[in-house]
Amino acid sequence: MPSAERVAASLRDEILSGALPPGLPLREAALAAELAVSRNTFREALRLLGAEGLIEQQLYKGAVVASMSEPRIRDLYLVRRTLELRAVEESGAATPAALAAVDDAVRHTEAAEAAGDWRGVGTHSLRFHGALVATLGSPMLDVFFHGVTAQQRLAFAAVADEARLQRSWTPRDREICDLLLAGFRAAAGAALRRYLDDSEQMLVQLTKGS
Amino acid sequence: MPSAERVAASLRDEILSGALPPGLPLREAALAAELAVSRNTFREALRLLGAEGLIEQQLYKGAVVASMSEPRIRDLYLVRRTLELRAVEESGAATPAALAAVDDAVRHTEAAEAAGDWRGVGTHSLRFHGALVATLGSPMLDVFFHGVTAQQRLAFAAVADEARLQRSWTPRDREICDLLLAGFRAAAGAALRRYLDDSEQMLVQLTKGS
DNA sequence: AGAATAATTTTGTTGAACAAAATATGTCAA
DNA sequence: TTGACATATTTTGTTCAACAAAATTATTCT
Repeated sequence: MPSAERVAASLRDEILSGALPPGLPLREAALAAELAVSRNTFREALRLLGAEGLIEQQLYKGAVVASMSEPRIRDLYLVRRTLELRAVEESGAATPAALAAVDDAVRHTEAAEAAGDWRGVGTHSLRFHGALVATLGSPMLDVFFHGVTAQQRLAFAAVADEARLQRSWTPRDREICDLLLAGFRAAAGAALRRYLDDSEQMLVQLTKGS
Repeated sequence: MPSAERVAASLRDEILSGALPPGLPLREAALAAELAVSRNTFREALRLLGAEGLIEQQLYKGAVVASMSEPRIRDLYLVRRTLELRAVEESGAATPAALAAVDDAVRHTEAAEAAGDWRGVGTHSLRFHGALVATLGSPMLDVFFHGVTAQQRLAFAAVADEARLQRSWTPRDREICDLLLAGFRAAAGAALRRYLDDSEQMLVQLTKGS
């Protein structure tokens, strides 16, 4: 595996886990030394993260961890509505394997919640929504949505009380999943739309506060 | 403007114009010298193009101009259907400015066709479809769709007889646009779906041949 | 305190270098 | 001749040291 991708993966983990908070400058010399790579390969990694939208780069000012403003959060949910609702509408054409993956993700979410693993709840819940999009069967949309979920996690990480953020969403994931698997596409879509509206509102509120 | 981005833009132009055909290896030393930059900054540019999907990179084998296989073309149209049809459905909420941009793009397409500028027809037609997606009002979807149109142009460029490819699509763009502006969303959506189906079939056929 | 000026840091970029993998070339035996 | 093997040669992956240019910080002077 190329060093640049390895470094990018490492930085991505630290950004999404909240270890590198939004706005933090990523100093090339220091971080390259810390990750034991040259400044040049580190810069290649920065290009990758920049293309993913996880960092913001300015000429002669370097890179900082991207911060999720309110318009960006709203954009995020606009994208999610566009892709996830379309996926629910078209779920009649989904393969059984793709639908099984959707159910599997919800199961993992419930398991994480039962174990009190709030970060796991967020991860697996987003995996559920990713599996939803995956029922469309488009690799391009899958990688795009993967980037969307990354930015969603970035928004989560910027909120202090992550446990509170993730609570009480699991049953709604389950409801959407069950409606979908039962073939009630209109009901599933309506539930999903309400879910996304509520989630957006809560995240905007919490982000304003901090 | 950073050198890496400038180089990436230059390579992007040459790839999308067909000057650098799919499969062509991008040799670092030679091209960096040609563009008068160091190999390191050239590699940064390659990372950018790789993230856009315009080149394919393999460890120790370097980068080659991406080639559009049949599954990739089908994926492209799956994405286009997902975004463009959603845009038409939601066009009731579009701003007047966004709708005006849609009409403007079709006008430019017609002008290019009247002038016999086939490349211009392709460019402006894709701009029309991009304007369609832009009515959703999502910056993220806009940049994503910009990448989609880039790959679409890549597929066009790989076809020998580009003039034949672009002919006779302009009236259908116009039809979709008029139905949309008149508020006949269902009819516009149906026309758009037929358009995308036909375009996909033709492109797959022509790509098989070459 | 505030503005002008001088250090210092940081980024942008280059060029040379070298190991490692891939590719091309040449050699030899069946 | 052909196929397999060993040997160059090329190309990529990566590092390091350097320097100009812009930004940031410190300092001086009023």
